[in-house]
Amino acid sequence: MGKHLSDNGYSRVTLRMGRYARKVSTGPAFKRLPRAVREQQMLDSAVRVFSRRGYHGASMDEIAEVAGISKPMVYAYLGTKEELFVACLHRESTRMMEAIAGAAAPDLPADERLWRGLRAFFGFVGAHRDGWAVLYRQARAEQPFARELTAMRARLVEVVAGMLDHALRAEGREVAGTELEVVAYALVGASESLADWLADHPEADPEKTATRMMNVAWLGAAQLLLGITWHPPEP
Amino acid sequence: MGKHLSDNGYSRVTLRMGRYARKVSTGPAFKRLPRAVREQQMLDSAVRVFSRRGYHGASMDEIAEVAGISKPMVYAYLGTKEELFVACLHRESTRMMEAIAGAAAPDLPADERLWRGLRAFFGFVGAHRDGWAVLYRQARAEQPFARELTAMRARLVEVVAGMLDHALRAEGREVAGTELEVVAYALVGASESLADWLADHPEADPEKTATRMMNVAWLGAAQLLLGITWHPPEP
Amino acid sequence: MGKHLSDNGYSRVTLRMGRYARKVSTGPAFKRLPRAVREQQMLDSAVRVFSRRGYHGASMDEIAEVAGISKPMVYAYLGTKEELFVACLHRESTRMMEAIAGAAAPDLPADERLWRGLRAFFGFVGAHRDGWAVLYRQARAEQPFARELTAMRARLVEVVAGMLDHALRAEGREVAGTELEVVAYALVGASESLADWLADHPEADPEKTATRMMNVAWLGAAQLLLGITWHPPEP
Amino acid sequence: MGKHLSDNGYSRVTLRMGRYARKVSTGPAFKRLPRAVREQQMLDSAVRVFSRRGYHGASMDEIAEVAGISKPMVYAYLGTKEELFVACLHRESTRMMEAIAGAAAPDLPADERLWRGLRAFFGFVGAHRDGWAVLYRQARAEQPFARELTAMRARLVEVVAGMLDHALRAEGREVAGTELEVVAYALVGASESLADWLADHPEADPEKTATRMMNVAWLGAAQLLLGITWHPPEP
DNA sequence: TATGAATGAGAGTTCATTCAT
DNA sequence: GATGAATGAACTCTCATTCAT
Repeated sequence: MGKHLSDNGYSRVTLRMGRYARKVSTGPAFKRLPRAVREQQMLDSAVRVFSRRGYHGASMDEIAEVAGISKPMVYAYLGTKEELFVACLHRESTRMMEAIAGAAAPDLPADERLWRGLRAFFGFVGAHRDGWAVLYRQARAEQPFARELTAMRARLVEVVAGMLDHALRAEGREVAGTELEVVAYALVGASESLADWLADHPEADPEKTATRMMNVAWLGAAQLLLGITWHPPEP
Repeated sequence: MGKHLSDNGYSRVTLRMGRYARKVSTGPAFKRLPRAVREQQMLDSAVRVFSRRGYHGASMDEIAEVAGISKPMVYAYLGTKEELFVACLHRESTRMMEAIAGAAAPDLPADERLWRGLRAFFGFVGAHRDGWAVLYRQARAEQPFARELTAMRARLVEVVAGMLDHALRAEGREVAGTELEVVAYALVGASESLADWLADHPEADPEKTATRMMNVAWLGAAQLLLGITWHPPEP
Repeated sequence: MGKHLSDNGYSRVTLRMGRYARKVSTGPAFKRLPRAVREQQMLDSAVRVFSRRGYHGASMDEIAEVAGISKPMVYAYLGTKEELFVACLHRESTRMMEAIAGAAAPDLPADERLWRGLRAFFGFVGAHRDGWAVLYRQARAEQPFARELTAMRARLVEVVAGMLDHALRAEGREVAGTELEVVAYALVGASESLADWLADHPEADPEKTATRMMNVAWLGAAQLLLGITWHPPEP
Repeated sequence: MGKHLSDNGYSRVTLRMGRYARKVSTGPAFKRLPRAVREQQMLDSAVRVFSRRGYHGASMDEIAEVAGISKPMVYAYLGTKEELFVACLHRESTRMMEAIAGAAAPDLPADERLWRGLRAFFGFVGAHRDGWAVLYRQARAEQPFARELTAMRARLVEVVAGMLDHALRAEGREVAGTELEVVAYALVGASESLADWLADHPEADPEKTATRMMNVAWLGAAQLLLGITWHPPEP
């Protein structure tokens, strides 16, 4: 039962009998930390627990315990379970978007940008498999977080569509916004799927995965650039 | 709380007196139905409720109520909530696979097959938006169903990879199995994403969505057929 | 799950899915049996299931299944679960009392009678370990059956007390009824305990257990016959 | 159904409106008590309820209500129903063993020790009829507790066997361990039976019951001391 | 600031028991 | 006579959330 003792350096031991733990703060340094630090501790724990157990499987009890803090503090600092989850989502997605944006500088040629973006993306997912699991897999399934998630995905789609558009214009071509978006949406979806797969395979290499996705994406996109399209056969 | 009165013709209502409920079977025709029929009713309700509320949000109580029977019958016939969900998954995924397989006859040319397969797929999703939500969105998020889901996705990937392989060989070319699979995986992922999007947009046209996906897929694949690949730049 | 298929020759197979079994009657001979026979089948099954699972652990479902009969029949023939249990109790205790009474003929000398009675008792327990478990262990714990049990024990006590009294009178001595009864009660209690032990040790030899009990009982009783008693020391 | 209102001074009442209940904390003093205190309250209630209704008949709801707290606290502090029962068993049996051990000092002559031990035993049972009912009658019937119970009984048997052995050696005699143990087992069984009887007869006098048991035990044992044994007749 | 103590509400699951065929 | 279908009623257990100290 003592399965989730804090393994992150925060100090708090749990002697079990019944369900409520007999909690004992240990170690010399159990300081009153400034709020900001505590909040990060909590988010760290929350992300870890959410990704280990899923949104529903996670209990506020465990999150607090892993954070080395009492439950009321969690509520005081970060609010409801739902709010807490949103906070996690927020932090992680911001980090991810920053990683991608930082890598894919807007002044590079389109394929270079796409490649760097993908590499950053899969690199991030690979390095934060936990975060990704929270970010996407959970959020996708639970209505309350759909909005947050949709927003984030929209940003990605926009970035990708922008890239394509840029490349097309460079070629002197132009494609309807909707069409572009759908293609972008599909590419983002494909990336998500591969990211899922990456998160599930700890031994997999992010770089290689990025290369694979690049093949699919770029080659697919290239067609578009060449103005080739497919039409359904007449019935 | 009288939120989920049965809206499917099955008759069982919940009368409320103050805070409390009392279930009453109503209507003249409350026949004892044979097991097979009841099971389908239950699965229908379960699919609906699961997709409306999500796996965790769904309660066995509501499922039973919507099905127009008492909870114990659900347990008697279909077992645990988890088992029930798996049963839904099973039925829906079987139906879907059958729809696809029925459409994409193996003796057609590759692009024709792919197109028909996609059309069937999006057609199915569009027609069973409920089922799709159960099938994928929920299952992806909950560990216990991952296996079932993975298996199904694997079947899809296999089909797609087979298609590509077939087309390649017709062109006298050959590609390593792994590579094919990753491409297939990405395409399946892209389709899933568009399906998600379709499920969320009741007004969207399945046929058009299929066309879009076909563009991405076939054109991307076409490159592969031509032997064009992309490689990461030397650092 | 198919753990308790009937292993007593009655023919009924159970295909599981969900909780309700899909029951199928098999074999050529699934006759409509006369009531008396059916009742014995049921009691057999009930005794077995009760002793395997305990009164509460036993379910009417399982009892019916083991009996190879549908639940409503059990209710029709033997009534409520409680009544069914009492019926078991009754049958088993009657059998046991008959075994004992048959062995300990009243015209034998006291020690001979006691010995034969004990031998019969432990023999019976050893041969019907199931029955004993139902009879005593369960019944002792559940209030509703206390009366039945008490009655039966009373009969035993009476028999034993009678024996002692007879022996005493033969020696020209006499002891107050109450005293006799308490001694008898204690001896019965000791026997029950050893019976419990015997029921739990399948390899144990009833005859030897009887001998041991005889030693305790008869030697203890012998003192009584000699008029020796113990008194608490003056404070 | 308002059958189990708290009758021990703890304050928590169940108000009924029609068929339904609403729990309300009453009284002016509804303090937050320290864990240790609450735990004892809970154990008190649990012992009482278990002995009144039996293990299965007892509901966690009632136990909580009688203890004057909410159900979750019971789970928080003492765990599952099963664990709770074991905790009761533990506390009561420890108390009892202490009572006995405290009375029967090892340096007394054997008969004196036996007498004091029995007096303490029946005294305890008489004073804690509730506890005894929990301790033995329930535990005997339910498999999960058999081990705990067996362990405790084994301790008793050991004590008694030790006593006998001691006395025998003082007489310069020696008896095989197994034989001693069986005799001890039987004596313990006899005591348990009388204890059962005592628990069922509120008016009965523990001291007198102890005397009676002493008669049976000591006199029976005395034979052993004299080297007299009984053998089955040759067939 | 920080926490132990406390709880309302509800979910899944099981069972004895009975109709209706 | 026999059974599949059906259900009311509990019961255990968990969890997010909040006082009171």
